[in-house]
Order: sequence, then structure tokens, then C-alpha cells
Amino acid sequence: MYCLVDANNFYVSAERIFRPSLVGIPVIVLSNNDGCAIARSDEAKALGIKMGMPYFQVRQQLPGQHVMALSANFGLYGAMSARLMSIAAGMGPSQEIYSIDETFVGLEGMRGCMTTRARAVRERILQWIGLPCGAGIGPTKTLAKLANHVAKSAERKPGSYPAELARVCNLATLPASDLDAVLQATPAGEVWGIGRRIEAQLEEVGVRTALDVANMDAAVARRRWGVTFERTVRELQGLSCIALEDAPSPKKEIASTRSFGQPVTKLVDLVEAVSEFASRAAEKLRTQGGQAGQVMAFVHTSPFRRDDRQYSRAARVPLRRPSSDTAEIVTAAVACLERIYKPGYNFAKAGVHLLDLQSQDVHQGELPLDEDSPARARLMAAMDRINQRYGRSTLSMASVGLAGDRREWTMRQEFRTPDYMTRWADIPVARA
DNA sequence: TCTGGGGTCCTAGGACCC
DNA sequence: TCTGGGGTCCTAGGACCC
Repeated sequence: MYCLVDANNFYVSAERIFRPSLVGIPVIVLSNNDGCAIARSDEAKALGIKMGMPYFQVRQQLPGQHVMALSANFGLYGAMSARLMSIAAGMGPSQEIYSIDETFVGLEGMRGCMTTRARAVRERILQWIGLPCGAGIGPTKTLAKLANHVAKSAERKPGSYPAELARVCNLATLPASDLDAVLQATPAGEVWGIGRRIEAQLEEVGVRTALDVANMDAAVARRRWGVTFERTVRELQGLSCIALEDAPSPKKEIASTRSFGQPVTKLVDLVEAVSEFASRAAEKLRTQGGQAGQVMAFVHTSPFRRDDRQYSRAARVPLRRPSSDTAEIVTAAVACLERIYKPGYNFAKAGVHLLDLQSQDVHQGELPLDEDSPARARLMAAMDRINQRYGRSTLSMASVGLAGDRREWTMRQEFRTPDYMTRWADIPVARA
């Protein structure tokens, strides 16, 4: 059994805690560059402002509305998130922090009424830190997510679901017919794991609600849409397929990317930007105690500027050995950039990814042999002595290959006489 | 004129091997 | 003139999430 706790309009709610004057008016929080709306208060949603809507469109469409727009303050949201998570953890024995404003809590072994418990936790969060939340409970993570959606909708859109499911919704205690009704009232696209693309494809075959999805044949689901979607179907049917990840797994990839404030065309400017991104990424890497095996950089033009010629490319370079050194990572990122840069384009975005991450504790051993070290000369001397004593190629560079006489490029010597004087096997034998 | 950033997982297809 | 079957590994790109 799982409980999903999730803050309402998290960024906006976090801002309102410190600026109560924002309560009751339309508020949106903007992405970097003040580009588009990434959080909206209920009042802003009511005005028809969509998630991800560009800010300039908000201004065009709602001239007289006095929508309060704030640039994102991620430091504030992070600090608020940590408090939210620690209070929500009291709900049960295990916890997965799923995103900045959402957490799954595992309820295994818990006694008593989970609905009551969730209500208490929700109240505590509201009272202690002022964040309004919804909570959903279900036998699988997908159903807990769905329950959370129901809890929020029932609270804010009266009539969408039974009113008693508002704020805290426990699907596990619902009679089967009521559960079916809830699933029936939920569009397929609201289900966790069903995005726009799959929703449209499901629509084509007449699958429109969460109930329709739950009634699908798992084998058919897998054949057409793959295992990820099959898991979604089975989870809706009540079979847990997605485990709680209570220990945050180390990152497999670290990225630092930005859109530009204005189009960039010159290589020098891109070199600066990419160097900056690479530095930020290297910092993050060191924070998690990791090393990168590869560095990737990309640039692309703006797909929104229809009249511009479009260009999008990425390149990657392996590091000689895994590193978290800013200088090495910047050098590699700039080398990528120089391979992909083309003049004559309006670049809108660039970024750096660090790949093949591994822990700092893992080391590929290596002799400390810089080219000018005295040890290097001794190494060569030892190599020569060994080869003199045991025969040429006893020690050689790996790039020479191991094929020996079968190598393609060696000269032809089909008629050579034996090594009478320098090879034991070839020494002539005198017979009496 | 102005359209975010950071992730994960899966799959198809190419390269390669025996 | 004729050219199989089975497998692995890697990568790019799609899809999804918040």
C-alpha cells in the first residue's frame, strides 16, 4: 500500500507563505529567462493560463487581468521541499522522494485507518509550514497517484468526483463499484505514465478512461506500446509492478543546459556559454562524489523561429580517465563544441551533459609515468632488457596486436634460411 | 520580440561476432 | 553465380515524468 503526498501549486504556494498578499489573486511562477509559466495558482488556472504557456502569450491574452508573475526562486522551493518531505515521512515506514513537491510513502505493516492518518499528516503540513497538500492512497504507486489526482480534483472542481474524496482519497477502501466509477470518471491521459502521444493512440482504439485502460489485455498493451505501458495497465489493475525507491540512486547523467536570452551566432560566445555550463556540471558532479567518463555538448537553434534555418547537433568525447576536474571537463566540452559548431545559425540553446558517471572510489590503476619522469626512462630500459633476453616482442605496446606472424602487413619472406646462429631450434646439428 | 531544465527508461537499428 | 541464423553491444531518438 502506498500514499502519495503532493503540494498544491507548489511554487506558488511556497511564494505565498512569505507574501500573503499573493493569496486569492492569480499568480504564476516563470521558468528561467522568464520564458513560460511553470506553476499557476488556482486563480491563474481559472483564467485559462496553461502549464508551459509562454509568458508573452499570457500578457497578450490577458492584458487587463493583473496576473502576478514571479521569476522562479529555486532556493526557496528547495528549502520548503525539505520540510515538506520530513513531515510527510511520518506517514509510514518508508519514503521515496519522487520530485520537489511529491513523495510516496510506503505503508507496509501499518495498522489503523490510513485515511485518518493521511488527513492528520495533511493537516500537520498545512499547520506547520503552510503548504496545502493532497494525499492519495492505493495498492500500487500508479493507483496512489490516481487517488491523489482524485483528491485534488474533488476539492477544487466540485462534481468531478464524490465530495468525500476531496483532499484525501483512499482508493483501497472503496467498494469495487465505486472504484470503477472513479476510474470511469478519470480520462486516460491523467494516468501516470500516459502522455499525450499514447493518449492519442489509445483514443484511436476507443480507450478513453482509466477504467478502459484497466480493462485492457496486458499482452496486447505490451505488444503495441511496450513494457512500460504494460506495467501501467497492470498497476491500474492493482498488481504492483513499480517498486518504491527509498534510497535515491546515484545519478547516471548530470546536465547543465540553458536557453539564451537572445540568439547567439558566434563561436566565441558559445565557447563561453559551454565553458560555464561545463563548470556548473562539474560542480554538481563533485557534490555527489562522482567522476565522468564522457562529456557531451550540444547546440541547437530555436524550433519556434520558423523562418530560421534549423540546426541541432551533439558530440561527445571520452575522457582519458574518469574525472571530476573542471579544467578537464571544460576542455572536453569545448572540443565537442568545436566539432559541431557551424557559422550562420541563430543558436537558441546549448548545454553540457556528463555521462558514464561512476563513484570517485572506483579507480582504474595507472602507473605514475608522465612523459618526462625518470621512471619512464627506467621503464624503457627494463623493456629493452626483457626483449633482449627473452626475444623481440615479449613486451610490446598493445596496439601492435597479438597476431604475430599472421599480421596482414608484414613482409613476405617465404624463402628465408634458418637462424643458424641466433635461434636454439635452428642451430645445425652435426651427426657422427 | 519574447517559448525551461533535468532526469529516466525503452526500443529500433546498425555494427559486429561466430 | 551463389550468401544463414543467432546473438551482443552501442547509440540515437522517442516518450514520459515533474
